[in-house]
Amino acid sequence: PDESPKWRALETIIHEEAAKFNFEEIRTPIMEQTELIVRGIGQLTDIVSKEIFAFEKGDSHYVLRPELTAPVVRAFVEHHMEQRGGSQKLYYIGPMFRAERPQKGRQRQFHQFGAEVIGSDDPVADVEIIALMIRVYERVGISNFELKLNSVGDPESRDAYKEALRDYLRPNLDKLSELSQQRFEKNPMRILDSKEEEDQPFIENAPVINEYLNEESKNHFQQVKDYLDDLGINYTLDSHLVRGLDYYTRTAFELTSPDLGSQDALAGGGRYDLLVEEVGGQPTPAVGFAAGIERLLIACEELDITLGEEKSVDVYFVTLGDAARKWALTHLPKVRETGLSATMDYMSRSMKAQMKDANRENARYTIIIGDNELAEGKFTLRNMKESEEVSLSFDEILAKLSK
RNA sequence: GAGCUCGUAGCUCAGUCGGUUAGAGCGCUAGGUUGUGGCCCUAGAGGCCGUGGGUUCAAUUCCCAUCGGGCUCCCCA
Repeated sequence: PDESPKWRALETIIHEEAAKFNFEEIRTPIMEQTELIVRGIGQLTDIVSKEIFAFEKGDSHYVLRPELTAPVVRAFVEHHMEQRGGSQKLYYIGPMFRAERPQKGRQRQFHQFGAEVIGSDDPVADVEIIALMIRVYERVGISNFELKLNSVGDPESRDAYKEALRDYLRPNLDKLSELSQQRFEKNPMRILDSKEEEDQPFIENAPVINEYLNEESKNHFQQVKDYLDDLGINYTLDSHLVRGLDYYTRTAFELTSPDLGSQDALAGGGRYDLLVEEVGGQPTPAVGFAAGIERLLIACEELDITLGEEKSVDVYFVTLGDAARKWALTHLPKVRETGLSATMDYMSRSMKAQMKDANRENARYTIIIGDNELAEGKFTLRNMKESEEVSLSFDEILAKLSK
């Protein structure tokens, strides 16, 4: 209960901003069939074998969803959502599951919000996705982030680049870290974000993918950058920002925060023009982002940003004796009907204890009810902040409260 | 999958070089005030010392395993 107000406040911001961008919320099952996840990322056996919660029932294999892009795409294909017309603008908030060793902001069950545009290859879609993502952080009050931007091109550009990268690294292959040597054949682009000391000099002078983009990808990237400039969104070009999976194309971006330590990514995303077809649909371009909610909240704490409001109740009925308790119980609804919140003691405690409880619950008013008040039909209304009391009939109290 | 580190009251944390009733502050409950919160005073409740096993006359303390947290690597869809 102490944590949920800030979660709700954040969720409200996400819903409101998504609505302003005219995105629709999509809710998908917590479970997915293993095949869906493996199809997209099966190439990376590490992920499938050690980082997914999997279980089976009879012959069926299921996983707890580790992310939501593939499930959203699955829903798009399964429900023929292209038939709804136009491009689909979808967003989500919810729990995800990864069977990893936890670190700060990286629990086994964690929460993400994100958005996907399916059915458009227009750079406008890329930029709107980035704008929506950033807008949420701005609303929250987080501004000390860095937007890193790159293009990973299309498969054709990427193959050409990988070849060039291998050619460049090959003469010094034995000087690279063991890890990077393993990546050389399989996934040479991952060498670019290696953290190993001995790799750094080679990474620094490595060819950049930009020069290997074909005309189409280059134009697309240029338009994304131009539009971001037009919107006044700052970004840092990072030619080492790469994606591990083949269905990613063109735009890749990441939002990082200096307040998070080694797990410094707040959010990330990019274009995945090849995934819809991979999952079994017609070739359909798409772009999206996903953001970690826990990490956003950690950043808030670092920045002393308070989300959500302190708990409070409008009216606390303080009762003395059984008759007063019965009266309070039957008059609570009349206060609530006016739209105010109202409560009373459930423990038959002393007046002092009830006043203390009212104080703790942050009550705006207390109404004090005892035998004298019931006999006279006048009750004590106490303003808890001003410490002022007036004696009024219940109707007069209702009139005063609803002002 | 690898290395390091931590786990004692609701919270933050002392402590035990293995030994008899395990402590503090905050919070909570009650009283001081026979019908008035916040401040103050007094008293009280609250602990399988994360869990399981081992060593020992004796384990919260030492050892092993396990679960959970934190840091780093792998990974980061």
